[in-house]
Amino acid sequence: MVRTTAVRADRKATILSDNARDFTALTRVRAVEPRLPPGNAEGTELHILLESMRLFAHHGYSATSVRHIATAVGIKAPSLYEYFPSKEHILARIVLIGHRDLLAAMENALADCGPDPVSQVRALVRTHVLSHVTYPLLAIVTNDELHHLSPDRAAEALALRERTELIAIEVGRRGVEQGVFEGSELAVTTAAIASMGVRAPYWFVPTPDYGTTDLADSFAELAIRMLKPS
Amino acid sequence: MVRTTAVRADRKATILSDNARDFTALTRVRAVEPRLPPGNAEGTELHILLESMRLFAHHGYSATSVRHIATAVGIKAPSLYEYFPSKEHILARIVLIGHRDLLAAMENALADCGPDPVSQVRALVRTHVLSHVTYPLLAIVTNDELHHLSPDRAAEALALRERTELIAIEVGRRGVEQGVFEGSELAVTTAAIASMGVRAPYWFVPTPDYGTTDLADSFAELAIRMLKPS
DNA sequence: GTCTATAGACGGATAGAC
DNA sequence: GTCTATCCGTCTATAGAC
Repeated sequence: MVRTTAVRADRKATILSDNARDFTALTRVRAVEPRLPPGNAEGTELHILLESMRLFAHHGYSATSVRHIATAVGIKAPSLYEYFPSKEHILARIVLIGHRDLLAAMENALADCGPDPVSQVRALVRTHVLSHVTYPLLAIVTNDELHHLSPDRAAEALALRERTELIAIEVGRRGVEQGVFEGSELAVTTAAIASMGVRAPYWFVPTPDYGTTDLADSFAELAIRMLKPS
Repeated sequence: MVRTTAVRADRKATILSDNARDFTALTRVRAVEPRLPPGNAEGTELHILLESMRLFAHHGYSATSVRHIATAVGIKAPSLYEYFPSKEHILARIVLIGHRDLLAAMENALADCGPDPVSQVRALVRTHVLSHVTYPLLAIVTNDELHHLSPDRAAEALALRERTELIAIEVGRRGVEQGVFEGSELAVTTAAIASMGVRAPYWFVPTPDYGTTDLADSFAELAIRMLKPS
């Protein structure tokens, strides 16, 4: 392929849209107010986490520079280093919050629930979906940007993820034991149910007529249909 | 109900095939041989597309440099520009291939199918899942890296995506009309079914006992259960 | 705690030899 | 069609003034 002057113009357009990308760039998710579960930070530190989460969710970790974050917060880049020792530490913190929040929510849901596997699946799926669509930017960063962490820094989050998975697996296993759920496809069905919640932050927009709890109820119902023998 | 984990998959293989990149990096997906649907390119051009797709899938578009791509191909960076005018053009090409392949497969599936909405959903879901797990790296780049394209270059792919979605919506609508599917939650259920296939490339590993067609069959069965009134 | 200035590596892309 | 050499901008992070 031959190089032409059009290539140069092309690059210029790219640079321009990078500098002003909030106006022209595509994003992975609709614009929503960035929120984090309460109790995780406050003041400028919280502000940095919120804007980082928003930028990471929309453009990805690698495409987001510390200058972008600083500008969004309203400070200069070196000031960020008063709060976090590196850009990777910011991501690590967000990813950890996301995994902790989901695990705690799942554990609480199961604790507030009877021993019936059907009720337990309903509670877990509802909680899983609600967690993802209540904090959509957090869910997206937690799932999609984790791999930018060094293995050391990812390890803690991955351990939490494993515990969350175990909760789901154990409930499914007990349902099969009791003859309520189909056993032959349990692993695949569990993965399918998880996928529904994981993808929800990318497309779901709550409306007055159909909010986050409605989606959670619908998905819980779907999960039961998927698990029961037909 | 779980965020599926493909992060730790086969790290040694990833290291070896990743050409001196930071050899501790996590990846989003297990290491698999990069493949594209036939007929899209050949020779060095194909080689560039394959290695770019692999690197974009594992590390993301922004974290992959033209030097990484060139090294993986076995040439120097400036030589890439004989084949593609920019890094973004490489991504655009991959994303377009991904969207074209899925749309063509869905159209063919529907064409080879009777008018019964249940058979049609089975065929469409089977095809959707098969397309995603047959070309997992292509599916991941197509879905997750699209937003790095300028709106102009993304437009063609997004138009194809819309046509693919319309096929699914139309089949669902006809099923509701005929009283076979539940109408009240059709949009949400359709999104949930699509999510199952979209996430599959991240976690599914075919084995001799349970291959890609087995997953496609299982997911098709799940989709029918989800759509039918209970 | 915030700034300006800057180090030093790396980014995409181009020129021009062969 | 592949290379070496290079441009120039951006990157993360640090030094040091206030």
